Amino acid sequence: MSTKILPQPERADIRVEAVLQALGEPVRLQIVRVLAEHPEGVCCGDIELPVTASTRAHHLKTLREAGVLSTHTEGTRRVSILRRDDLDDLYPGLLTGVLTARQ
Amino acid sequence: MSTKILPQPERADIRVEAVLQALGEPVRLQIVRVLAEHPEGVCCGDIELPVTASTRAHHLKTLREAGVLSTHTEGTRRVSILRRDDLDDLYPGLLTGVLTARQ
DNA sequence: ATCGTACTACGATCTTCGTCGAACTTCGAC
DNA sequence: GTCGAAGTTCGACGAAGATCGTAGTACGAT
Repeated sequence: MSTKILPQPERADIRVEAVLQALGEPVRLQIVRVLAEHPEGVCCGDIELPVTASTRAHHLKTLREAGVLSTHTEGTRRVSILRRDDLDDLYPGLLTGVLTARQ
Repeated sequence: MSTKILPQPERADIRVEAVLQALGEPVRLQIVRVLAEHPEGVCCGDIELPVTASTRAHHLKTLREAGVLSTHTEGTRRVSILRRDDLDDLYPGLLTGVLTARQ
Protein backbone atom coordinates (compact mmCIF):
# COMPACT_ATOMS: atom_id res chain seq x y z
CA MET A 1 0.00 0.00 0.00
CA SER A 2 1.65 3.16 -1.22
CA THR A 3 0.51 6.47 0.19
CA LYS A 4 0.55 9.31 -2.29
CA ILE A 5 -0.11 12.98 -1.73
CA LEU A 6 -2.18 14.58 -4.43
CA PRO A 7 -0.71 17.72 -6.06
CA GLN A 8 -1.15 20.87 -3.99
CA PRO A 9 0.48 24.31 -3.82
CA GLU A 10 3.42 25.00 -1.55
CA ARG A 11 2.66 27.21 1.41
CA ALA A 12 4.37 30.14 -0.30
CA ASP A 13 2.21 29.73 -3.38
CA ILE A 14 -1.11 29.94 -1.57
CA ARG A 15 -3.01 33.07 -2.64
CA VAL A 16 -5.57 34.66 -0.40
CA GLU A 17 -7.92 35.35 -3.30
CA ALA A 18 -8.01 31.66 -4.13
CA VAL A 19 -8.62 30.71 -0.50
CA LEU A 20 -11.45 33.20 -0.09
CA GLN A 21 -13.03 32.22 -3.36
CA ALA A 22 -12.81 28.56 -2.40
CA LEU A 23 -14.38 29.20 1.01
CA GLY A 24 -17.12 31.38 -0.47
CA GLU A 25 -19.05 28.44 -1.83
CA PRO A 26 -21.61 26.89 0.56
CA VAL A 27 -20.83 23.27 -0.25
CA ARG A 28 -17.10 23.84 0.08
CA LEU A 29 -17.52 25.73 3.33
CA GLN A 30 -19.50 22.76 4.60
CA ILE A 31 -16.61 20.47 3.66
CA VAL A 32 -14.15 22.71 5.51
CA ARG A 33 -16.35 22.69 8.61
CA VAL A 34 -16.39 18.90 8.62
CA LEU A 35 -12.62 18.76 8.16
CA ALA A 36 -12.14 21.18 11.02
CA GLU A 37 -13.96 18.76 13.31
CA HIS A 38 -11.70 15.89 12.25
CA PRO A 39 -8.03 16.86 12.48
CA GLU A 40 -7.07 13.27 11.75
CA GLY A 41 -8.59 13.58 8.30
CA VAL A 42 -11.78 12.48 6.63
CA CYS A 43 -12.43 10.06 3.83
CA CYS A 44 -13.87 11.95 0.89
CA GLY A 45 -16.90 9.74 0.50
CA ASP A 46 -17.84 10.00 4.15
CA ILE A 47 -18.78 13.66 3.92
CA GLU A 48 -22.51 13.97 3.47
CA LEU A 49 -23.30 16.51 0.82
CA PRO A 50 -26.34 17.41 -1.28
CA VAL A 51 -24.39 16.80 -4.50
CA THR A 52 -23.22 13.84 -6.56
CA ALA A 53 -19.83 12.21 -6.21
CA SER A 54 -18.40 13.93 -9.25
CA THR A 55 -19.41 17.34 -7.96
CA ARG A 56 -17.89 16.52 -4.59
CA ALA A 57 -14.66 15.53 -6.30
CA HIS A 58 -14.67 18.81 -8.15
CA HIS A 59 -15.08 20.83 -4.95
CA LEU A 60 -12.37 18.86 -3.20
CA LYS A 61 -10.05 19.57 -6.09
CA THR A 62 -10.85 23.27 -5.91
CA LEU A 63 -10.11 23.34 -2.19
CA ARG A 64 -6.91 21.38 -2.67
CA GLU A 65 -5.64 23.60 -5.48
CA ALA A 66 -6.42 26.68 -3.40
CA GLY A 67 -4.27 25.24 -0.61
CA VAL A 68 -7.10 24.77 1.86
CA LEU A 69 -6.78 21.04 2.26
CA SER A 70 -4.39 18.21 1.60
CA THR A 71 -5.36 14.82 0.25
CA HIS A 72 -3.46 11.55 0.38
CA THR A 73 -4.39 8.07 -0.68
CA GLU A 74 -4.98 5.15 1.65
CA GLY A 75 -5.62 2.20 -0.59
CA THR A 76 -8.64 3.03 -2.70
CA ARG A 77 -9.67 5.71 -0.24
CA ARG A 78 -8.55 9.32 -0.22
CA VAL A 79 -8.23 11.12 3.03
CA SER A 80 -8.43 14.90 3.19
CA ILE A 81 -6.98 17.06 5.94
CA LEU A 82 -7.39 20.77 6.56
CA ARG A 83 -4.07 22.62 6.10
CA ARG A 84 -4.59 24.49 9.31
CA ASP A 85 -0.92 25.11 10.06
CA ASP A 86 -0.26 26.67 6.67
CA LEU A 87 -3.40 28.79 6.70
CA ASP A 88 -2.88 29.95 10.28
CA ASP A 89 0.67 30.91 9.43
CA LEU A 90 -0.24 32.81 6.27
CA TYR A 91 -3.49 34.39 7.44
CA PRO A 92 -3.59 34.29 11.22
CA GLY A 93 -7.16 34.33 12.44
CA LEU A 94 -8.82 33.74 9.11
CA LEU A 95 -9.79 30.12 9.68
CA THR A 96 -10.80 30.73 13.26
CA GLY A 97 -12.97 33.62 12.17
CA VAL A 98 -14.68 31.58 9.53
CA LEU A 99 -15.21 28.51 11.69
CA THR A 100 -16.52 30.34 14.75
CA ALA A 101 -19.26 31.89 12.66
CA ARG A 102 -22.77 30.79 13.48
CA GLN A 103 -24.06 28.67 10.65
CA MET B 1 -27.17 68.62 2.94
CA SER B 2 -28.80 65.49 4.22
CA THR B 3 -26.64 62.50 5.02
CA LYS B 4 -28.24 59.18 4.22
CA ILE B 5 -27.00 55.70 4.93
CA LEU B 6 -27.54 53.30 2.06
CA PRO B 7 -29.37 50.06 2.88
CA GLN B 8 -27.19 47.43 4.52
CA PRO B 9 -27.75 44.28 6.60
CA GLU B 10 -27.89 44.42 10.37
CA ARG B 11 -24.95 42.87 12.13
CA ALA B 12 -27.03 39.83 13.01
CA ASP B 13 -27.99 39.33 9.37
CA ILE B 14 -24.45 39.17 8.04
CA ARG B 15 -23.71 35.70 6.63
CA VAL B 16 -20.19 34.38 6.45
CA GLU B 17 -20.78 32.84 3.01
CA ALA B 18 -21.70 36.24 1.62
CA VAL B 19 -18.67 37.88 3.23
CA LEU B 20 -16.27 35.27 1.89
CA GLN B 21 -17.80 35.34 -1.55
CA ALA B 22 -17.58 39.12 -1.57
CA LEU B 23 -13.94 39.10 -0.50
CA GLY B 24 -13.03 36.38 -2.97
CA GLU B 25 -13.07 38.74 -5.95
CA PRO B 26 -9.77 40.52 -6.73
CA VAL B 27 -11.29 43.94 -7.44
CA ARG B 28 -13.42 43.82 -4.31
CA LEU B 29 -10.50 42.68 -2.18
CA GLN B 30 -8.57 45.65 -3.53
CA ILE B 31 -11.40 47.95 -2.44
CA VAL B 32 -11.38 46.44 1.03
CA ARG B 33 -7.63 46.92 1.32
CA VAL B 34 -7.99 50.60 0.46
CA LEU B 35 -10.81 51.03 2.97
CA ALA B 36 -8.73 49.36 5.66
CA GLU B 37 -6.08 52.03 5.18
CA HIS B 38 -8.64 54.81 5.58
CA PRO B 39 -10.76 54.29 8.69
CA GLU B 40 -12.32 57.71 8.15
CA GLY B 41 -13.89 56.49 4.93
CA VAL B 42 -13.15 56.84 1.25
CA CYS B 43 -15.07 58.50 -1.53
CA CYS B 44 -16.11 55.82 -4.01
CA GLY B 45 -14.64 57.56 -7.04
CA ASP B 46 -11.28 58.07 -5.39
CA ILE B 47 -10.47 54.37 -5.41
CA GLU B 48 -8.34 53.59 -8.42
CA LEU B 49 -9.57 50.45 -10.09
CA PRO B 50 -9.08 48.79 -13.46
CA VAL B 51 -12.82 48.84 -14.16
CA THR B 52 -15.44 51.35 -15.22
CA ALA B 53 -17.61 53.37 -12.84
CA SER B 54 -20.61 51.12 -13.29
CA THR B 55 -18.60 48.03 -12.44
CA ARG B 56 -17.19 49.76 -9.39
CA ALA B 57 -20.71 50.64 -8.28
CA HIS B 58 -21.70 47.03 -8.70
CA HIS B 59 -18.81 45.80 -6.55
CA LEU B 60 -19.49 48.37 -3.87
CA LYS B 61 -23.10 47.26 -3.78
CA THR B 62 -22.04 43.64 -3.44
CA LEU B 63 -19.73 44.49 -0.55
CA ARG B 64 -22.38 46.62 1.12
CA GLU B 65 -25.08 43.97 0.81
CA ALA B 66 -22.69 41.37 2.21
CA GLY B 67 -22.15 43.61 5.23
CA VAL B 68 -18.49 44.32 4.54
CA LEU B 69 -18.80 48.08 4.19
CA SER B 70 -21.17 50.92 4.95
CA THR B 71 -21.90 53.80 2.61
CA HIS B 72 -23.39 57.20 3.36
CA THR B 73 -23.95 60.23 1.18
CA GLU B 74 -22.13 63.53 1.48
CA GLY B 75 -23.65 65.78 -1.12
CA THR B 76 -23.19 64.13 -4.47
CA ARG B 77 -20.40 62.00 -3.07
CA ARG B 78 -20.74 58.65 -1.36
CA VAL B 79 -18.32 57.71 1.34
CA SER B 80 -17.68 54.08 2.17
CA ILE B 81 -16.33 52.76 5.44
CA LEU B 82 -15.20 49.26 6.35
CA ARG B 83 -17.51 47.67 8.95
CA ARG B 84 -14.56 46.51 10.96
CA ASP B 85 -16.33 46.46 14.33
CA ASP B 86 -19.14 44.27 13.08
CA LEU B 87 -16.86 41.89 11.20
CA ASP B 88 -14.37 41.62 14.07
CA ASP B 89 -17.23 40.87 16.42
CA LEU B 90 -18.81 38.22 14.20
CA TYR B 91 -15.66 36.60 12.82
CA PRO B 92 -12.77 37.56 15.05
CA GLY B 93 -9.53 37.42 13.14
CA LEU B 94 -11.00 37.07 9.68
CA LEU B 95 -10.32 40.61 8.51
CA THR B 96 -6.90 40.69 10.10
CA GLY B 97 -6.01 37.45 8.43
CA VAL B 98 -7.11 38.66 5.04
CA LEU B 99 -5.45 42.06 5.31
CA THR B 100 -2.10 40.84 6.63
CA ALA B 101 -1.73 38.58 3.61
CA ARG B 102 1.03 39.45 1.23
CA GLN B 103 -0.43 40.79 -1.95
C1' DA C 1 -6.93 -12.25 -13.74
C1' DT C 2 -11.46 -10.78 -12.52
C1' DC C 3 -14.54 -8.21 -9.90
C1' DG C 4 -16.25 -4.49 -7.02
C1' DT C 5 -15.29 -0.25 -4.70
C1' DA C 6 -13.72 4.47 -4.53
C1' DC C 7 -12.77 8.03 -6.76
C1' DT C 8 -11.30 11.08 -10.92
C1' DA C 9 -11.57 13.06 -15.63
C1' DC C 10 -14.12 14.50 -19.44
C1' DG C 11 -17.93 16.79 -21.93
C1' DA C 12 -22.26 18.94 -21.79
C1' DT C 13 -25.57 21.98 -19.80
C1' DC C 14 -27.19 25.60 -17.17
C1' DT C 15 -26.64 29.26 -13.99
C1' DT C 16 -24.09 32.83 -11.91
C1' DC C 17 -21.27 36.66 -12.20
C1' DG C 18 -18.04 40.35 -13.93
C1' DT C 19 -18.02 43.68 -17.35
C1' DC C 20 -19.52 47.39 -20.19
C1' DG C 21 -22.30 51.36 -22.31
C1' DA C 22 -26.23 54.07 -22.09
C1' DA C 23 -29.89 56.10 -19.63
C1' DC C 24 -31.41 57.86 -15.34
C1' DT C 25 -31.12 60.18 -10.58
C1' DT C 26 -29.40 63.34 -7.28
C1' DC C 27 -27.00 67.05 -5.72
C1' DG C 28 -24.34 71.48 -5.78
C1' DA C 29 -23.08 75.53 -8.44
C1' DC C 30 -24.19 79.24 -11.24
C1' DG D 1 -34.30 77.26 -13.48
C1' DT D 2 -29.97 74.95 -16.31
C1' DC D 3 -25.69 72.77 -16.20
C1' DG D 4 -22.19 69.49 -14.84
C1' DA D 5 -20.38 66.08 -11.73
C1' DA D 6 -20.96 61.73 -9.07
C1' DG D 7 -23.19 57.49 -8.83
C1' DT D 8 -26.73 54.13 -9.72
C1' DT D 9 -29.59 51.14 -12.55
C1' DC D 10 -30.68 48.60 -16.53
C1' DG D 11 -29.96 45.39 -20.25
C1' DA D 12 -26.77 42.74 -22.76
C1' DC D 13 -22.81 40.01 -23.50
C1' DG D 14 -19.18 36.73 -22.48
C1' DA D 15 -16.56 34.20 -19.19
C1' DA D 16 -16.44 31.46 -15.25
C1' DG D 17 -18.18 27.93 -12.55
C1' DA D 18 -21.55 24.46 -10.38
C1' DT D 19 -23.80 20.45 -11.66
C1' DC D 20 -24.52 16.03 -13.71
C1' DG D 21 -23.84 11.45 -16.20
C1' DT D 22 -20.68 8.55 -18.23
C1' DA D 23 -16.40 6.61 -18.93
C1' DG D 24 -12.08 5.61 -17.10
C1' DT D 25 -8.37 4.65 -13.45
C1' DA D 26 -6.42 2.58 -9.34
C1' DC D 27 -6.56 -0.41 -5.69
C1' DG D 28 -7.86 -4.48 -2.64
C1' DA D 29 -10.10 -8.83 -2.39
C1' DT D 30 -11.08 -13.21 -4.15
